[in-house]
Amino acid sequence: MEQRRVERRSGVALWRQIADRIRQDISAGLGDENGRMPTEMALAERFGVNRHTVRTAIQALVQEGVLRAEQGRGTFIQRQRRFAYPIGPRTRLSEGLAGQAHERRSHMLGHAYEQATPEVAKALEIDVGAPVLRLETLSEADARPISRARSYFDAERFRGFERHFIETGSITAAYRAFGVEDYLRRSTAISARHAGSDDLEHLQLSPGAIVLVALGLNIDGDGRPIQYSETRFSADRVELQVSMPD
Amino acid sequence: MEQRRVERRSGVALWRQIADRIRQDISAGLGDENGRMPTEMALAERFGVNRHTVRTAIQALVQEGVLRAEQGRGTFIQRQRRFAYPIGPRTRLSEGLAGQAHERRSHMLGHAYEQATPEVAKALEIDVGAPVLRLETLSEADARPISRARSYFDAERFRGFERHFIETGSITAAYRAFGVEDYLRRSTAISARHAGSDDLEHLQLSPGAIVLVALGLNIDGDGRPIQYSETRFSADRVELQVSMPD
DNA sequence: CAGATTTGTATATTGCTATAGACAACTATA
DNA sequence: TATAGTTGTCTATAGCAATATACAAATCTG
Repeated sequence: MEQRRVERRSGVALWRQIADRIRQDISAGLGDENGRMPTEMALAERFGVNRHTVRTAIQALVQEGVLRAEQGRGTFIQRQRRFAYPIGPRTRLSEGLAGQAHERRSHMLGHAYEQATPEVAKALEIDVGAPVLRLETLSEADARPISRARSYFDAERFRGFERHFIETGSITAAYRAFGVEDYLRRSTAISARHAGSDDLEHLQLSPGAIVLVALGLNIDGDGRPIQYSETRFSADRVELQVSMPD
Repeated sequence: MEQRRVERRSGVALWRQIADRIRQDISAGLGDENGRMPTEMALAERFGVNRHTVRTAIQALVQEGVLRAEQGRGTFIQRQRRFAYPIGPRTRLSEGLAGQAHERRSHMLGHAYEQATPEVAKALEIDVGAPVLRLETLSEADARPISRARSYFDAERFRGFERHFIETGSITAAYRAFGVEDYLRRSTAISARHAGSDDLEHLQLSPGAIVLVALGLNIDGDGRPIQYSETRFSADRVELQVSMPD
């Protein structure tokens, strides 16, 4: 196993690097069967730092709900593996996590009718300044926030979309109210960056965490663009699974 | 434009957060036509920090080759947009960046014959402990390192693969020497994490930078797995473009 | 219960991070 | 050439990050 050490004088505090590494290792499925972590002394030696530095990292993860420390006993893993989020022609949030999570839901944080920016207009193939509906949503699985999305719809065609979404809690169902029986994912651009303050709040991340950003375009049965969205996933809780059709 | 502010007491130094934000904005194509950045005072005000803190961030980006500071004149953008790296059934590195870069090449950092770990064995559908070839490669475009890959091949079938790769500099060409005329990308799992020390060195990143990690499996015309690889991309220089076949 | 192991708390010290103010060096321009 | 605007250097100070040492508190095991 490659033993990546922590980087000093990098602008990223050692305790944060260690916290990120531990969180990552847990997501990858490491840790013994009881969910017990190595002792603070063992971790300190492994990372080549003082015990208190490890403690600071552990405290951050306890705060986050990833670990649980018990005096005299040890430190234990509170949460487990990453969800695999499939991306393909039929990307659907609701079906995506089936079998991996017991309970999943989406809810709307807000919506607004706005004028299309050049970026949005180009994606939706409408005029710059044309009215669009912006939908801000948050998705959860097993009571853990998974993704935070901002979607744009052509307001001419989908005016009132947000009400159907609120009622049903499903994009697919809301589309049906507008006569869209089927839709496909045409393209997805994936990048990554540090979580912003909005992500920190809604995805319950701690500063310095990484988010995967997926810019996607959905099209209807006739190939017309219907939804342009930016979805941010917690990189510690989700991996994107790109599978090709046969 | 949302004005995400910097986070204090986060374990990530302000100068690093600012450097990351600026790098990110540049990658997204911001900046005026001359490539001139706002003044240090303007940036300090925008981020709500002292001018010296901005200077530290700029110095890091100058070191990285992203910015260029000229006394008395201003600070200028040295490098431009992100490469879009396509991921699809026919993912090929060599073709991927066509049209975006003038010059691109791959070279081998090293290779080794090893025993398959459970993870590798499962992917390649061989027995645990069976001999595999591990290939460490680095890809560049326009003299900038783009990706760092670790690939595994079934050594029974592809013994000597590394020599063909060295000769031709192309995976596709090396396959041909083993009678593999065509191959497909079956699946890709994408995640993100902070760059490790190996990434820092080969991808010429500064500590705290983010890498996109793509775990991919290639299959031959008969559907047999032939290559299992982990590729790490600099998140500042590359975005992964997932496009669906029609 | 006694001892070993492990997490929790306290204090002190050193170095890095961020701020503040002043001024030098360089460039462009009126 | 004088002035304004911009980056570069210097010094000083306060707070956070990391280390070091010691000991308390809780748990487990013989």
